[in-house]
Formats: sequence, C-alpha cells, structure tokens
Amino acid sequence: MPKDETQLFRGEAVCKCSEFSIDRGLRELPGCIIVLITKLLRVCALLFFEKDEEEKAKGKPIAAILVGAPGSGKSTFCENVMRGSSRPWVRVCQNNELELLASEVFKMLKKRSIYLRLQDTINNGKSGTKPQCLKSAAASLKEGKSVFIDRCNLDKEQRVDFVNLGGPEVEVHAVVLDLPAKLSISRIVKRTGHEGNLQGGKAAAVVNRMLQNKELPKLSEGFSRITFCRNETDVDAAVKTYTAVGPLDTLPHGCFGQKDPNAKTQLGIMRFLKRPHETNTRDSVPSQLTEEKGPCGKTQETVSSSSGMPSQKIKVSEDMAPGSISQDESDIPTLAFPSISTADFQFDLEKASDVIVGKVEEFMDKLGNAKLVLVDLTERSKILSLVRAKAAEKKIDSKRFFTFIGDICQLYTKGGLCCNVIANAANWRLKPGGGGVNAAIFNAGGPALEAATKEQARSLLPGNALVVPLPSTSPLYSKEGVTHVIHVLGPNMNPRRPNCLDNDYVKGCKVLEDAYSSLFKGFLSIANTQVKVPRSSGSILSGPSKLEDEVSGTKTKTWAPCLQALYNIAMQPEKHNKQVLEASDDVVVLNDIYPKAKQHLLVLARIKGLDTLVDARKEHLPLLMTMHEVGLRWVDKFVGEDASLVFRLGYHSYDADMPDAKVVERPEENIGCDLVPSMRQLHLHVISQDFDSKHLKHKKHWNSFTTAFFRDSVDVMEEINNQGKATSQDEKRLMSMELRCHRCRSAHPNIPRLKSHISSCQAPFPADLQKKGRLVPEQTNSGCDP
DNA sequence: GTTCTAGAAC
DNA sequence: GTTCTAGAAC
Repeated sequence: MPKDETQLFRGEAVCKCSEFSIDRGLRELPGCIIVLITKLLRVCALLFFEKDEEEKAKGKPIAAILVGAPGSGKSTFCENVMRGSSRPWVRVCQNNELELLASEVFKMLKKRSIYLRLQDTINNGKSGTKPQCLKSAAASLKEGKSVFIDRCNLDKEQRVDFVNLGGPEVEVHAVVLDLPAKLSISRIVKRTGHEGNLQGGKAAAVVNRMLQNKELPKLSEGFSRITFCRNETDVDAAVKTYTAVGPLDTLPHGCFGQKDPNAKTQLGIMRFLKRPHETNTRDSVPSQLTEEKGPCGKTQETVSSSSGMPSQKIKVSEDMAPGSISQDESDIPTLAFPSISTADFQFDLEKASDVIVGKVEEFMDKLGNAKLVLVDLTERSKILSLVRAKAAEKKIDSKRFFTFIGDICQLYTKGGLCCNVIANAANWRLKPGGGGVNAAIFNAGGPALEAATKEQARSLLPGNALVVPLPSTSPLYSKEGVTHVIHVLGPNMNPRRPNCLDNDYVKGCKVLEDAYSSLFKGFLSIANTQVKVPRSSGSILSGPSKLEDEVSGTKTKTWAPCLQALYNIAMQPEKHNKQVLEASDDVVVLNDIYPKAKQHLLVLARIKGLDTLVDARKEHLPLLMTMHEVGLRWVDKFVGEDASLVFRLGYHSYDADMPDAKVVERPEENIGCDLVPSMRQLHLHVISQDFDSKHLKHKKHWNSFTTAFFRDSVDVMEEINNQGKATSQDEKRLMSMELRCHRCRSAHPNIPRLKSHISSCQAPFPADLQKKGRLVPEQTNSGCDP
C-alpha cells in the first residue's frame, strides 16, 4: 500500500468509497434508487472505516525539524507541545542560535570584545555539535520517540542530514516559524539584554541577515509535511495540532498553513520569478519573450546540471526587510500548457504559433494577474521560438505570458516554476498512454488523476477542454503543487490517428482556436474561484466578465468574519483542530458552535465556489452524496449512544435573490460596501430533532430548521438529479412564519412557550417527514399524522 | 452567526 | 414591571 494510503484521515476512506462507487449514470436515477445506493454505501463505508482505523494505529515516530531565525520561538514551540502531548517527544537542541549569532556578531565587530550576555551562555552551556544532535535524534527515533530538531535549519544544507533521519519508519516534518523579522529581532534583542544599545543593534542586524538568506523548506527535500507559521496565531494552531497528535496518530501530508492550501508556491520562488534579474544566474528562469536566446540557454543549463536541481537560494533585495515580504504573490494562478496538436497530431507550427499568440492576446486582458506559460521539453523547440517572436511582436506582457523549457510534470521540483494548473494534450478517450505529454502527465498524476478524470467525463471532442480538480493524493498535487489538470483535445492532422482533418487547415485552425479558448476559459474559472470570489456559479466555464472585476483588484469582496469562518475551516481544517471532528479531501465535519439541539453537526463541502444550495449542480451530486453519507455515519454513532435521538439532514435554502444580503464594510481599505450572500461554503446540517438547546433563542432559529427553509438532503439530491438544481425558497416569508411544533404542528405565541411545549411533546412526526428517509433513523410508528 | 437594546406585548 | 422580539451593530 502506498505511503499516503496509510495516512488517511478518519473517514477519508469512506469518501473514497463513495467516490469510486458513484457512476455518472447516477444522475439519471430516480430518488428512491439514490436512497438505496445510499444505504449500500453506508455498509461499504463502515467496512472501510474499520480498515482505516487499523491503518491509523500504526503511528510512526515523527522527526519534526524546526525552521526559524533566532528569536522566532522554536524552543517555546517545542516546550508548549511537549507540555501537553501524550506522544513521547524529545527535544534535540544544538543551541546553535546563540553560537551563530555570537560568531556573526564577532565577525561584524571584527573580533573586538563584546559584552553580550549570550556569550556567557555559550561558554558555560553544554551546547551539542551537529553530529551529536544527529546521533541523539537517531537514538531517540530508534526507541520510537518523536524528536524536535531545535536549531535554525534555515537552509537546505543545514537540514539535509536531519531529513535523512527519516525512512519508512519515521515521518519527517518541517515546522517553519516564518514570523515577521521585527518580532524575532525584538525578542533576540530582549534576550541579549542590550535593548537599544550597540550590541543589541548588531544582533538585530545579524538576525536580519540570516533571514535574508533563508531558504524555506519544500516537500521535495524529503518532508512529508510542512507547516508554515506566518504569525503567532499560526504558531498557536501548530502547537495545538502537534499537541493533539497521540502516540498512534498521524498527521496528513502536504504543505499547511499557507494562505491557500492549494498554493504550494514557495515565497522565494515567487519573488524570484517576479524579479529574475536579482537572482542567481544559475537558477532556472523563464525565458523572457523580449529576449532572444540567452535565458533559454541558462534554463537548459540548469535543468541538465548534474544534480538536476536548480539552486533555490533566495536573494532578497536589500531595500526590503524580510518581515515585509508579502505572501500574496504566491497566490498568483499560473497555467502551464504544452503546445496543442503540434507533436503527435502534426499540426503546422507556423499556424499553431499564430493561434497560440492570437488566443493569448485575446485572453490577456481577462487574466488579471494570472499567468500563462507555454512549456516544451527542449531548448530546440521551434514552437517556443516562434511563439516568443510573435508574442514579442505583439508586445504581449512577458511577465504574464512567457515560455519555459522543462518537463511540464516537474516544473516546480526541477524548474522552480510553480504552476497551480497544467494542461494536458489529451486523447479523445481521456486515457493514459500514447506517449508524449499525455502519457507523462497521466504517469505523474498517478491513479488519482485517472480516477478524477473518469469522474468528470469519459471522452472529449476536438476543440474542447475538461477541468479536473486534482485530489491531494496525486503526486502532482503533493510534489508539484498542481491543483487542477485541464485536458485539451486539439485537431488532428496525423492520418495515423483517429479523426484526421486531412490537411483541412481552415477547419483545423478553428478547432485549435476553440481548444485554446476552452483551455483558457477553464483556467479562468479556476483562477476565478481561487481569488476572492464570494459567489461562483459552480459551473466549470464561467464567464470572464465577472472575473475582470475580481482579478483586477479594483474591488475586493469580503465576508463577515463569522461567515468566512466556515470557509476557512473547510480550506484549512488542520488549523481548527478544536472544532473539526473529521476531515477528508471532500468534507470537513464539525460541531456547530451554537448547536440548536442536543446534537448538531455541520458537514462542510471542501470545494471553492460552492457557497449555497443555489450553486449546486449535477456535477456536485457525488459530493452531496458523500456529505450525506458522512452525516449518516455520525447519526449512527449518536443514535448508538442515545437511542432516543432522531435526526434530519438538510441544507438551509437561502433565497437566490438574497433580499437580506449583508453589507460588510472595510473602512481600512476605503473600498466601500459590497453585498454578499448570507452564508458561504455549502454545509449540511445534521441535527437531532429534540431542539433542546440554550442557543435556540429566536424565531428564525426555529423556522430555519422546521419550515420549508430546511431542505432535506435526500430531497435536494433528488431535485438536483431531476431538475439540475435546487429551487430556492422565499426566505423572508418562511422565517416570519408562526411558531409551530415540528411534531404536532400546534402553534405557540413565543419561543419560550414553544420550547416549553416541545420539551414534552411526544406526538409522532408529520407523515411527510416520515417518507423517503428524511428522518433518521426511520420512524416505525407511521400513520399518526395529526 | 451572536449580542444588545428599544419598544411592543402582556 | 416583566417578558419577548426585531432590528442594529458587530
């Protein structure tokens, strides 16, 4: 079993089960069959669940390598985790911070005597050497203990020996304390006890210099998990995460704690891409369209260098304090695409380059800050040089469209170029194989890409593109930071391949144009959901007009903090360990923080752009089924604990017209007010029907769970299956309806009287609720409709 | 989403 | 006078 499979989150197996069981034919099925399938899935889910638990028990020791400047709080981090953790931790400390600092300060003061108190610490303390640290860490790991490597570890070279401590029996993590420089500096200055004087100032300068040369860790160094902490809140969350890892637990793999979990981009890489002139010349660089040959040569040289790995040393410009580096740059959506149809399909290169440049030009103004990169393997690529020349002629912005020489499957790890989306020159059956880019991408994407593709479609027509979100289990996702693959099918001019156009270039060019249009539209739809777009239709190819506003940054829509919270939890569940009960690729389960009943859970959808029920379409049905399944599993658990509980699973049906959309103001940015819908991130309520809760206070609380405003999950799935979407409700009318008991339907004048009544009402549930599995478990005493 | 509070309802 | 609600504020 591959390593990742053993790291499944609780319940992830369940979702995998659902994923693979759901055929696209599902949408044609009537509602009763959905219920049947649902039940079958529950059995499978339980089987998988048990297996998952077994896997989980195999807890491995963790070697957590702290990365941070002196004063970043590494030792405090270790101490805080070790204080509360049930896992045996050992802190291996080289105490090199002070040594490093002192030696640097010595150099700066040209060996004049210094009076930093830290000097005493070093002279009298028993700081370990690096070999001693390695030995000590290896011994602890062998004993099954987890270790914190508490030293600066600011560059790859410093880390490599510790990373090598890992193996099949040891998980290697990095915890990066990348806090604002001024914070580390103020702490270290305080620690030296020389605040404000010469020595304190020198220490600060040294820390500053160390930070400028830092090299953030990457998964490709051999880490299975990297947690980035950019501020103290992040640090607190990471402490909680690590404290909560028991002896038999594991943490999910990947990069965590960046602004966008999908943004695998290293800060340094984005800076380096933005300012190529400031980087080491040995670094692989995008070939600028305005330049003729030089950069390509450099690129090739780097890619073919002996290590195959370009130096990733970050050069921070002198005019910028390290602490002021903004992570925002890493959020820039970038599409890498191969030339479509020019390889195996033998499309004329001159014509193809015209089409590429024409389409790029057309989409340029819709792109916002997003980037397009045309990729080819070889330096001698004719298509690249043709495109470069034509794009330069048309004066296309070379920062937002450039060519790159390298393997499209290894742009990040080998080329240092971070692209969240890559295009595939696919075949019509959307199958692996056939050589070329298609074979390489399917190979690099692994079975996860194949399965995810199958879920979307089984075939593709020439001129079309298909956006496939990449599961995190795909190596392309975890290693390369690719979140989506877009399959594109271009025209075929090769008589030995199906559907040859027989040299009809009128038709051929039209099809190729369509292919690039579909590709770029697909990319825009992804970029659309990855920038701050509060509301997306959820359709794959949404119109660019909406994007223009969003990407250009002239207007930034925002959400009230509490509404944003669900989105944040869905995107970064690992940061909300306290609330999160379960997380998988598809859903996050948490307790409602203001439960309106004895048991009240939320199952959050983990995809962007699915804000409310009105956004849900047929393509979301598998996800809705997964959410339902996960909800049912929790119901089983709760009913096992208290057999008197009865549950409904459903969604709040916000009005499509959003009559009471909230106005959120951001005075600090002077951007005025924007209307936003009343909730973000689709979530399924799993709520027991006792409504016994101190948080149930208002009429709208009651009516939101007991009127038609609450749409049962089974009905929603059936409706979307039959009609393509869920109908919206008259929110205002439903919320102001009189207060009626959900069982006997008697009316009550106010909330206290209603609550008093429902605490004792034992009437059977209305007949309509007792149908179609709306109540769980199903009630047997039917036929008592009052 | 909640909390606060003025004013309606009792 | 007390309880409750709706809407503003957060």
